Amino acid sequence: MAAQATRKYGGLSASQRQSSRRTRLVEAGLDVLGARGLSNMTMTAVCARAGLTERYFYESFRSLDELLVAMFDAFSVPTHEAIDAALKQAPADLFERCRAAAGALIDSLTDDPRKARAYVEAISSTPLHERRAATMRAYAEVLAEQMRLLSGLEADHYRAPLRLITTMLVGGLAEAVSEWLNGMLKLSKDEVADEASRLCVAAAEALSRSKTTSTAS
Amino acid sequence: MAAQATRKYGGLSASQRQSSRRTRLVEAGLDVLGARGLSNMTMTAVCARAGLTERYFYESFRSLDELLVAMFDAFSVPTHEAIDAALKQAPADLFERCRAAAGALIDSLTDDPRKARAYVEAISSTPLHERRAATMRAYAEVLAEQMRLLSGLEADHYRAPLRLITTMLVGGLAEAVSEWLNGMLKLSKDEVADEASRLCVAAAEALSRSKTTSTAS
DNA sequence: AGTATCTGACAGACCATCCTGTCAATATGA
DNA sequence: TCATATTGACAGGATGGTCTGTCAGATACT
Repeated sequence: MAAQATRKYGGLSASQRQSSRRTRLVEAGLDVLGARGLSNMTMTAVCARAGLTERYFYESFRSLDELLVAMFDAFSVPTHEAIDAALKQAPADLFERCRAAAGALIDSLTDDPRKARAYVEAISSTPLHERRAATMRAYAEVLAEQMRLLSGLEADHYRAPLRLITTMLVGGLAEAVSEWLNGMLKLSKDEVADEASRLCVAAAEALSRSKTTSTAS
Repeated sequence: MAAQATRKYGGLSASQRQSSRRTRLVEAGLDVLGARGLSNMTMTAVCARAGLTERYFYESFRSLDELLVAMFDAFSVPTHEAIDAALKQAPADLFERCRAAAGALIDSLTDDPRKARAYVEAISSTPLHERRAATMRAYAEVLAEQMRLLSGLEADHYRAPLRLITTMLVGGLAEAVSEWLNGMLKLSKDEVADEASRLCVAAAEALSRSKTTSTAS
């Protein structure tokens, strides 16, 4: 009956309109999440904020969870790209590279206040929690690679410990940023990046030390 | 009309019965959370599992969130005590003390499979998230104190960086344990505690080093 | 034994949300 | 101008969970 032939509307093609609606929903989701918290982020509220009917919600997403994932990607992908870009420019020094990456991460997270709030709140959602875990794993892998390259930790023997340590460092940074965003840490953006990077260097040194000194266990 | 005079029932006093029901609800909550996940952990399900009517739910809790907090405390308090006890026995060496504390933490978390599942799932709840943040802060403070005592970091000047670092370490351990419980880290319990403790020592060393070498801001 | 209390089972009101369907108003292309 | 897409508004059923009230049966005190 309906929606067979697609024609232009408002100067936009059907797919452009649909993707525009999708974007509006994601943006509205960020607004609502930032303003009213996760538990009040209902479909109705998001649609109202977006100026769209629930009907169009289902055009782009099948559930709130799907929207949440899309929202997460909407700022995690640019963040990931910013980190990649920062790493490409940074010199071949572990501290500098960590600092560049951490700085890019924090900058990317704080340039839009909604992101900060979303980042803190978002952990409270099961689907997001998985998504978050996956990206953390990816970041941990990146860090591990930097450490391997710049601290001579290539030995297979250290893969598992290295993975644990980088998991701790990345997870620790996430926690620290969260606390910092909550105003619990009286440090500047740069100081956070500095200290965190110093810890990464110390970790790499400790790992390479345990490589030479201990043959035990 | 009813429930003015309290008398014994089943050999138990009124307050004993009530607290027993409360305990049953907390236990049932852990069961349901572990078996069916947070989103399926509804009042009805918990009450059914506990063999109690919803009516008795409101006797002990005003909302699911209150139950969640109680559940969290039900295993976070013993964990905290286990860590305290382990610290009391451990020698005055930073590595040993970290290892004792981390070991106690992991042991306490893994002795009951439900706790593990709850620990992983529970992060996805807003009230729990706050509770969790508070206990993490407490652990971070404990770790900071150990570092101050055993690595000579008393200077006020290092309070903020130290706090950041310990936040990272504690948050990192939490993340790592979470990953480990998910089977993503191929390490033994002891290896996790060992590596994490080594990282703590490295962090303390790095901090005390930056104390002597850098006067820059 | 008799009375009062306590308990568990159940029913159902209440509420918020999800989700679908209808419809008039509007924009487009022919 | 006319036919047809497209849109937003709205209505309302379906669902799932929350709370509260009633009641018969079980338990304890006298």
